[in-house]
Amino acid sequence: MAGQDWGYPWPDANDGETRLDRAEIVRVCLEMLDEDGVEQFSTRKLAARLGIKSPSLYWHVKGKDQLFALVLDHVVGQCELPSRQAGWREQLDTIGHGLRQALIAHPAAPQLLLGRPIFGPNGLRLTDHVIGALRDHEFGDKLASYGYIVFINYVIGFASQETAFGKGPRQQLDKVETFLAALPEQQYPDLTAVAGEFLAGHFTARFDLGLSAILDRLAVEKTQHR
Amino acid sequence: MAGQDWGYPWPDANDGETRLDRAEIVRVCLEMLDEDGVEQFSTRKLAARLGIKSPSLYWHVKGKDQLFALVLDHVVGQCELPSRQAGWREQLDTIGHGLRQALIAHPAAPQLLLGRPIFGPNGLRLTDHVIGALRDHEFGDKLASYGYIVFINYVIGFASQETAFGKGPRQQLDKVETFLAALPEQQYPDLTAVAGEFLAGHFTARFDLGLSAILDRLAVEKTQHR
DNA sequence: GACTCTCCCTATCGCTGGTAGGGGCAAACT
DNA sequence: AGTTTGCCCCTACCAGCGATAGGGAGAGTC
Repeated sequence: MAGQDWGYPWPDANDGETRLDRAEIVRVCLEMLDEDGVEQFSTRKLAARLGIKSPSLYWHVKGKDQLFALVLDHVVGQCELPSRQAGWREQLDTIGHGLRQALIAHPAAPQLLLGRPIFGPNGLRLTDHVIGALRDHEFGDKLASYGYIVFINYVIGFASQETAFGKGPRQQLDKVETFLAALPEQQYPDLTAVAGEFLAGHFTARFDLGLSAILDRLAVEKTQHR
Repeated sequence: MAGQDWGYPWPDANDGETRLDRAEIVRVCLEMLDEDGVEQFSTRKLAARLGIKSPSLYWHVKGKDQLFALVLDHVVGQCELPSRQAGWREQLDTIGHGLRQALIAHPAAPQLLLGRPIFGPNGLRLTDHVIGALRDHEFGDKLASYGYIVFINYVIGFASQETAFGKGPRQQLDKVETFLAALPEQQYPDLTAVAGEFLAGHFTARFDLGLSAILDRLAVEKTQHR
């Protein structure tokens, strides 16, 4: 494990054959992450599932770090980007919801994102798109960069905490539920009082509450800074 | 590694002696995480630094998972909670900024938070406080729980991405910088255009932009739902 | 027929988190 | 006083990890 290597740029793997292979590896890897979580994953198990022995993996992929970066970028790539013709707010709304969906569809993904910037090709394209959507509509460079960071951090952060609570493998939610139920009421009166709401699961509505709050604010900032 | 165990409730360790020991372990562990990052950490190195052999660690602590949960809760505990007499908005503002500061002061902390709810005593107290601050001021249970989740996810998400970008051990920021500088301009025109702003580092201002946006929105929601 | 490139292999390394089981020592009990 | 209990550490070990070294079989090319 190379530590801080977020895995890009990775060698291009131009020819069709190799590329297919790598895509397959990423696909299976993601499959395993979805099933058992990142904690249980190992490159050896992945190799076994691919029908090869562990060292062969290293011919296709530089290491576990790069592998995860590839998987992450694949997941980010599932988020479709809207037309640049649309309004900035509509574009950010679409991307925000789309990215969240892509991330929570693969509960391990936010965990991969943890210490890593999203610097794969798909991540960069998404980043460029968001910043571009703002700059196209009279946000200055500074406000566009502020806006992007607030926006993307919110989306990623929300998705990451969301998966921590129930979307994990094998219904971690049950554990959270019983844990909350067992809390001493007099010690945490307010938390226990709303524990029911906590798990009610209207995550999309909650997500949208914060997202639209941020977009509202960006609209205000934009008019103020012109 | 027990997998999904976020480590609470842990045995109380009532007597003063043992308690001191555990606190010391947590302190040194956090120290090591700050220095070398979570990737480089190992329980054996920790044991060595504590002057004991690795298996002895397991007398004090159930495992690495619980250890990290303890460390995380210690970090969360660094965030001072404001008086409940203050206004809800002031309280959330204080906690938001305080929690972010506590997290980014220890760059590995957000990473520990990744797949884990903050369910240590300090985390629970903070959670209860935030929800209580809202419920004290006429937010309904549902809106209070919505508000808490949006709020806490934003703070955690922001801090986590923030550390991913430059607060990491050994100036990861340099790497990000050269990476951005090397990007093909015609492929990512908007990203490269604002790359300078990106790294300018006014994170507190950006953080506050989003936080106040969320708090503004909560104020509006509150009046609408009454 | 020799060369090269692709893709896999066996063997092995140093390290990880964690367990089994025991020893010494001090305080507490009888 | 002698025994027991509980604390805290140890040596020895395990299976599994990510990764590397180095080689070999097959296909395509000159």
